Amino acid sequence: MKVVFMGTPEFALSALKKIAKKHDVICVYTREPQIAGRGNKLTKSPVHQWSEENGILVRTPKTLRSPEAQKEYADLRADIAVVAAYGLILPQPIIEAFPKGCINIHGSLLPRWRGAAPIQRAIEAGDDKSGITIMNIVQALDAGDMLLKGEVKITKETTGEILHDQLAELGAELIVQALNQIDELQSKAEKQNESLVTYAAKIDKKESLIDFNLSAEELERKIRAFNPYPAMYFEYKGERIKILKAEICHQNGKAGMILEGEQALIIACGKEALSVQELQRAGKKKMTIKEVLNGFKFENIVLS
RNA sequence: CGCGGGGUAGAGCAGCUCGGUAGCUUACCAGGCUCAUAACCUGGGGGUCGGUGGUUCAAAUCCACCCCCCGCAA
Repeated sequence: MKVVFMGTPEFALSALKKIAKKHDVICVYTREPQIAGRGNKLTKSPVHQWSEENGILVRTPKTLRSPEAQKEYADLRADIAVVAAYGLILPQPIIEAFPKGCINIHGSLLPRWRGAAPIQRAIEAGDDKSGITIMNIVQALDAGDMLLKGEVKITKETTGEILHDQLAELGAELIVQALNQIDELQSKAEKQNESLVTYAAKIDKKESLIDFNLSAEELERKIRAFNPYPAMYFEYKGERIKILKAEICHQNGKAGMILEGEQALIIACGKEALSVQELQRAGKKKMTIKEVLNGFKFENIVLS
């Protein structure tokens, strides 16, 4: 099949790689290069870079609302479009441009977690499973009929990064399967149950400052969900310290109080306490707590 | 030229202002002790102090340039 692929980050790239093995990807749409990284360098998206390296036509329109962009798109005469974390809203003419439509890879078991950050929100909420839904694109956000699903368990070890990678892999497999059976799947597409819809709000950097008034249980989930990005952190004597991994510890104390800072790092929360297992100090690489404490001790102060 | 922190033993750090025999924790090796613990005691090995050049009687430390790692912002 002739496929147009629309995607931007790593998550989309794993799908693109697999599709390109089985189908004819005639054009890739991705976000235009952004100013990013130290030194504010103009950086091409992962999908952009890989596509160029593999000789696939790349387009990076700022918007798809213009008639010119829409005509250029339609002129590709593809069979179908696959969208995965693209980053631009698709107007109706784009959605309807190709005969077999426009399908999307979404990182949750819809209708739960429509929206921008389904992977992290599932962990944060304490869900015991997540997954991939392949669905038709419609104008309303992530509301299209569902074609194919796959599940992944969320365990106590599941971090945002792990789940992201698992779902990227699963998404890649399912999208290839969906393309192979597209007509059959379309004939039995399933509507989403609107009463079960939840929304996964975009992650705001402000959320990553730890509020020790929350329970240790809630904070541990946030720490896992937001590892490695944006990573939950606290300020210790003006220094930003990210917690990458922590365990719940059955101790209590004034919220934010460092109960132990030499043999271990244990911080009291609203309910119980967190024993930090892995952290990253500003300017340093991430380290296990044992490594940190070999050369750095925390005083028993109260973190605000 | 976006802002900033850092590179010293395998790992984590101190020492740098104020140049003068490189130190701490841990890991490792050997011996002892122990039912057991991130155990304890004794002894030991391990470093061209990121690189190059400069200043100096003397540079981890001061100066210049370069390489590498990371945090923030976006």
